[in-house]
Amino acid sequence: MNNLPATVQTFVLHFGEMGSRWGINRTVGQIYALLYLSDKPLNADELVETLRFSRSNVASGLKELVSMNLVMLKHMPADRKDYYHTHDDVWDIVRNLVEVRRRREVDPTLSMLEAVIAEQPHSEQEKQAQAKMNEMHGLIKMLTDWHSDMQKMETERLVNILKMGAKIYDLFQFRGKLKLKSQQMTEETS
Amino acid sequence: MNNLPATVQTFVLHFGEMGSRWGINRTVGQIYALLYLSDKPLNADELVETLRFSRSNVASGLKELVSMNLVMLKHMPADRKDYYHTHDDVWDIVRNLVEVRRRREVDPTLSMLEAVIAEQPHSEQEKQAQAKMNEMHGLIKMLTDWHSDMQKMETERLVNILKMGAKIYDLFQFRGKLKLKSQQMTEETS
DNA sequence: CTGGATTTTCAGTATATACTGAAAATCCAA
DNA sequence: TTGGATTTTCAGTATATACTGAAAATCCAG
Repeated sequence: MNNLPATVQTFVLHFGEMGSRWGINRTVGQIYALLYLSDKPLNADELVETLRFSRSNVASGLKELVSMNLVMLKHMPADRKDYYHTHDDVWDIVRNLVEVRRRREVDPTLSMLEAVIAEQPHSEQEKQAQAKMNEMHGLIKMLTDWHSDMQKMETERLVNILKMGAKIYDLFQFRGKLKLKSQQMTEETS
Repeated sequence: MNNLPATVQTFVLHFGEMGSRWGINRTVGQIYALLYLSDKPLNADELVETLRFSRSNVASGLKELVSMNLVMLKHMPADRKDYYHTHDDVWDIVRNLVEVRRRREVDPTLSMLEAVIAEQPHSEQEKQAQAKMNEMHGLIKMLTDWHSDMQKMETERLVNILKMGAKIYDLFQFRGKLKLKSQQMTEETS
């Protein structure tokens, strides 16, 4: 760790801390950060060397990162070691991050909500609770549908949309026309 | 807990589990879930009663939720107890959620990146690491700027935009014109 | 096959976090 | 003020999770 440039060290430590707020632990965060900054793939021993974790800790961290598709395995010619590297494009990284978390957290929640909403209520209280669950379901569904749409888009278009932000509406003065369109869509989806 | 309708119970337990993936712990998740579903504000004792946590655990959970602005305090006439309730509108909930997490996680990361990018590199390796940090910074900045824009919007417009998704572009055929606009914006912001 | 290089597994231990109960502090009606 | 109702604090304990080292499994060049 001391052998690293100061800036790199700061970055790696920061991601360690941040990781812990995300169900991803310190070790995993640091490994990822280091791989992200590295210009070449690193092997487990190099990670052990620089981060000073136990070999097995690094191994399981890498395993988790690979399972999240945040880190990929690569073999180097004339070397039996496994080398690891991240996606080069930052956009691919966020796409994956969002995708993984969606699968692990959002989708199960949606199923749970659907199951629970379908249930026959046994009391007034339950009925009104179900209404709230339904409301939440609608919102999450809307967000995930939107996300699916965005996920499909190539980076350049996505960036353009994001850059425009709220101006998307202001740019065009067809407020009424837009309203109409979006209402049609509401009817389709609900 | 057993006194709760089955659907409510499922929901509460699910949010307990999910909470733990979010830096929010099981207790806090369950408290929040219960308050969300309840049609009336609840006091700490009622929460202790239904969830079977210790009084102090509930207290600190509530404190955390209040600090996250996810739960609000309310007083009932002729009752000295503190009553707690969530926002009624689900959109307010997500707005707050995103806002809080942004303040706690994203903004500090941005500052860290800015500090570290500004540093004079001491090696080729460090220089190229800084380039990657810069790339990440650009992306996060873009997303947070977009978020600021969306945050300002009233719910109805936001919903319309989300509902339209990728169709925003397809609706209008002025691809060239749009491209132009967004390039101007790039120049402004970078 | 064999043996060295490498990764993976796993039981045990350490560390961090959640949770508790009891005691202290606060708050307000009388 | 005082005292009961209520909330908050905090030291100690339990629980969950991270981490380790050593041993087992895998892998492949010779």
